Amino acid sequence: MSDVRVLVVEDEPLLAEAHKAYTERVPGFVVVGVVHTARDAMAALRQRGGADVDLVLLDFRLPDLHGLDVCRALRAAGSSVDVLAVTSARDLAVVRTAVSLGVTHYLLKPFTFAAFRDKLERYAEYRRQALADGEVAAQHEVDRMFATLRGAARHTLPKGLDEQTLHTVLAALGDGGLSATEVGRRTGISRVTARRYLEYLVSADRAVRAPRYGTPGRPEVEYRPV
Amino acid sequence: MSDVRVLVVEDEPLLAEAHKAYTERVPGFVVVGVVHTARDAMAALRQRGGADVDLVLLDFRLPDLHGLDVCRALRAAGSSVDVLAVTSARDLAVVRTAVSLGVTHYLLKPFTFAAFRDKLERYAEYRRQALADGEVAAQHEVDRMFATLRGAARHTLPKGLDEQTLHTVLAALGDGGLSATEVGRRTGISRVTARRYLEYLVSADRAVRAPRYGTPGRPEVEYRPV
DNA sequence: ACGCTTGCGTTCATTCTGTTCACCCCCGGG
DNA sequence: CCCGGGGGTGAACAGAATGAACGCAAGCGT
Repeated sequence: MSDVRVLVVEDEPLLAEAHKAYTERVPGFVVVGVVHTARDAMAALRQRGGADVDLVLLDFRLPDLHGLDVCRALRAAGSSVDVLAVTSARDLAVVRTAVSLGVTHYLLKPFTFAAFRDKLERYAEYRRQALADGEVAAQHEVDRMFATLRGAARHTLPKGLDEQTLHTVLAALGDGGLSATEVGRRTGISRVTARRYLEYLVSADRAVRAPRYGTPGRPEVEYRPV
Repeated sequence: MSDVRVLVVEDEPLLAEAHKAYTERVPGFVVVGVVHTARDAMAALRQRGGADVDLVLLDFRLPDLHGLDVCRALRAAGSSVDVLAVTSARDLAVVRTAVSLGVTHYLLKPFTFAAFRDKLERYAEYRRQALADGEVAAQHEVDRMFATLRGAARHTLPKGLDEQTLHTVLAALGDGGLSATEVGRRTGISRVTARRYLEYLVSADRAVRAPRYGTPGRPEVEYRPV
């Protein structure tokens, strides 16, 4: 099975490079282009006849057109290229419309590499199932394809850590700037446990630590997401 | 929440009636029209401005146009009406294209009522989450919406579980906030069995789990309905 | 410098979880 | 009537996740 060819569409140059780098960290994916406007995106897809791009990482906030309009134009032109929405737009109306236009998934900015990889790996798996030229025999095969693409996010935690607790800690952490003690107080979890999860987040590159000086006593350690 | 208004598109008159009857057997759904051609379908959707139809049950093999072309036309016209593909087309290429055009799901003919109801109920649940005018706070909320729409087909009561016991457990659970041990004590059922049923409820999205912190030792798990 | 003050980092007992496997009950066939 | 199988249950067990306790580390103030 050949690599998935990805077109990155993102107006902010730094982010565009970041998305490209992220994509290429996922095995089986290769970036075939980076563009910064809706016009360039549609030109790139038309020029190649759509045959050279399998997946578009599409930012929705573009300088010339909204990403949703790009999708609509693609569908109207008969393209069935797959689209992964990558955007900070949190409106449910936008999500609904994106779903109706067939985006494979919808990734909220800012995102962690883990979340990004999850979406890409799902897509790769869906593609493996869908790309065969054959036919499906039964409903459950179709069901499995749909579920692969859209099913709940999965990630494996090290032993001793619990999924639920991790979510609680992440929620309490919010925008960051909290010590383990503070996270513990907010969640009802003990400091020791809170710290355990915060340190895991650091080790998974999903949070960073920074000392908080200025007060007497040993400095506290602040945690901050991503 | 108002009913989901459904337009049935199916060229075979008997099947069209059957789909209508099936739809109306599912609570929360109402059929607002039955048409037999692509032309009539598009006319019905244009005439109502799309505002009166929430979901289209779309057969793909129509006398005048292919269902995929109907989808494309709808998207090109800016409609974001939701589409449930109902077809005997088993080509993976068709499935792929349908996904890219944003069909909510893909139901192979012939189908059982259970399979049909599953797809409709998923859609209703997705709609309940998506229709609020608010915004999503976090990635996992979006994930949950996508998973609701597309997740693995809902299973009936799995083997090893008993309807009677399930009711007992549900009754004992009450408003929730009980651990498996506590449910066991209340019902006279062993913790292991109580847990088996509670976990089933969680997997069927009829209950949620939350850890109970604060005491030393491994935390208990509280179950809470809905 | 030197202690003071405060929180960090770690260890380990504690408690409940998740799973396995033997049992029991019911049914259907020989 | 006895035997065999499959579904549903619970006793026992291995271990997973938490928090109390404690000693030490790291700035601050004098």
